Amino acid sequence: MTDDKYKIQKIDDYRWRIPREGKMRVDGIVYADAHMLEDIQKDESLQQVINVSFLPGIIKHSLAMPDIHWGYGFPIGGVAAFDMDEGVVSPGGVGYDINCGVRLLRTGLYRVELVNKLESVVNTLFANIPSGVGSHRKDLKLSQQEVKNVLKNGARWAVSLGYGTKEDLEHIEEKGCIAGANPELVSGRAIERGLAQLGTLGSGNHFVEVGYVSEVYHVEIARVLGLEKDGITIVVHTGSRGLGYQVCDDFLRVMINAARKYSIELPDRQLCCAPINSQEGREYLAAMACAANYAFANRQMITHWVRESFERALHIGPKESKISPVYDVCHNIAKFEDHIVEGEKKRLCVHRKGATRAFPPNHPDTPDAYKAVGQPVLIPGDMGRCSYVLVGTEKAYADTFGSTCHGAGRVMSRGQATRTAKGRSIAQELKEKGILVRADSRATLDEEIPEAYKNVTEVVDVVEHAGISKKIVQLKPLCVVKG
DNA sequence: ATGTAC
Repeated sequence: MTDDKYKIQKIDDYRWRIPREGKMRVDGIVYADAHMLEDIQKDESLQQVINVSFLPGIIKHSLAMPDIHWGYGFPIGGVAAFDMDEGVVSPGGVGYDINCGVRLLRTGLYRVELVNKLESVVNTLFANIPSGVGSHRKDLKLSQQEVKNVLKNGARWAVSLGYGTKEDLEHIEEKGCIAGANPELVSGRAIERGLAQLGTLGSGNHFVEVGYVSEVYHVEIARVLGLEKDGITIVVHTGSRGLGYQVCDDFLRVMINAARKYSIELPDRQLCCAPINSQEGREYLAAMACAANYAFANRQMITHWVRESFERALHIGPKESKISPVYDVCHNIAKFEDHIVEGEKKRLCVHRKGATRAFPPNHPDTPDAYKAVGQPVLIPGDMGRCSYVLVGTEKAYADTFGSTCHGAGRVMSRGQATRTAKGRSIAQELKEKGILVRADSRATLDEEIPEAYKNVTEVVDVVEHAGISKKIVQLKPLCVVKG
C-alpha cells in the first residue's frame, strides 16, 4: 500500500519515487516490492531517505535498497553520492561499523565430507576466533606502531606476516587497502581499542558461517567464482570493531562543529557532515580509510584462523581444504568513484551504508578474474535461512551508482526480538533445522532470531528483478559461530 | 554496530 505520508509514486513493480518537495534537492528512490514497502513504512527510514536528500551536492537521487531500515541519521540500506566540489561527507552515511563487510571463502570440500564432523568444526572455530562484545585475542596484542601499519596497509599487512597469500589480496574489494589512510588522524583511544581486537568477530549480526552451495542459478558464472553445487563455503561477516566505532564517534563531534562552521542546514543533527574538500571532510575520509583497512585486515586474519581450524578439526592439510577467498565486500563505506552523470563521467563521493558495491563486467575495479562476469556481491541472510552470491550489472552502474542491497534487513528492533525469543531456546530450534550454532552469549542469539529479519530471498528477488544484480548461487548454513 | 551511557 502506498502511504500519502510520503507521497510515494510507483515507478514499476520494484521501484518507488518520493518526489522532491520543500528542501529536498533530489527525489528519493526506493527499491522494494509492494509488500516490503509496507514493512519499510513501519519505522522512520523513509523520513531518513528524505532527510539525506536535503544535503548539499547530492547527485541524482537519495537511494534506498529493499533491506532498508532505521539507522543513525542515514538509513541502513541507503546510497547517496555527492559532487566533489559542492558535496559533503558524513560519518552517519558510513555508519559506526566502518567497513563492516562480508568475505566468502570457497573450499575443496563437499557436503558429504562434513557429515558427523560439524560439531568438531564449529567448536574449533569457536575456540580459535574470539566472539562477543569486547572480544580480544590473548595470543596477539599489537604495539601502537604495528596497529598504525595495519591502518595504512590493510589486508596486505596480514599477508606480509604470513596470514594468507598474495593471491588472497586479488579477491578483496580495493585489494584490501583503501588509499589515503593517515593513522596520525586516528585518536589514541581508537588505536588503544584496536590493539588486541584484530582477528576477532564482535557481536550482533557478526558471524562465521560454514555452509554449502544449495542452489546454482547460473552454472557458468558460478564456475568462474569457483562455486559448485554442494561445495562447502564459509561466510565471514565482521567489521572494524572498537577501533572503527571510536573513529566514527570522534568524528561525529568534529562534524557537528563543521556543519555549523560551513553553514550546512541539517534536518537532523545525526546527518552532521562537512564539505568533501574541507579540512574536516578530508580528515574524516583519511581516518575512515584507516578503520576500513583495519576491517580488511580483520577479515584476513579471521581467514587465517578459519584455515587453521578446518585443518585441525578435519585432520587435513591446506592442499585438501583448499580454502580461498571468492571475494570480500565492504557494505559501510564512502568512496571516490567515477560515474556517468547527465552523460558525462564525473568523480563522486559515494556513501554506501548497508549497501554493497555491484560493479558490472569489464569495470576497471572489477577484479581481473571476474572481468567477464561482474563483481561478486555477497548477501548474508539471517542464521536460519540462507545467503546469496550475486554479481553486479550495467544497470546498477547506470541507476544506483553501482550499488545493491547488503542483507536481509531488520524488521524487529533488538528489544522486540528479545521479547519474541523469551522462553525459547534458539540454539535448540536451529539444531532441529540441522544448523549447529555456538554463541558467546545467549542474548545475542535471541536478538538475532530469524523472524527479526526480512526474508533475504525476497530482498534478493527485488534487486534481481530491478536489474541491479544477478543471482548466481544460494548458500545454506550448516554451522555458525556468533557473537 | 559499540568496553550496548565517560
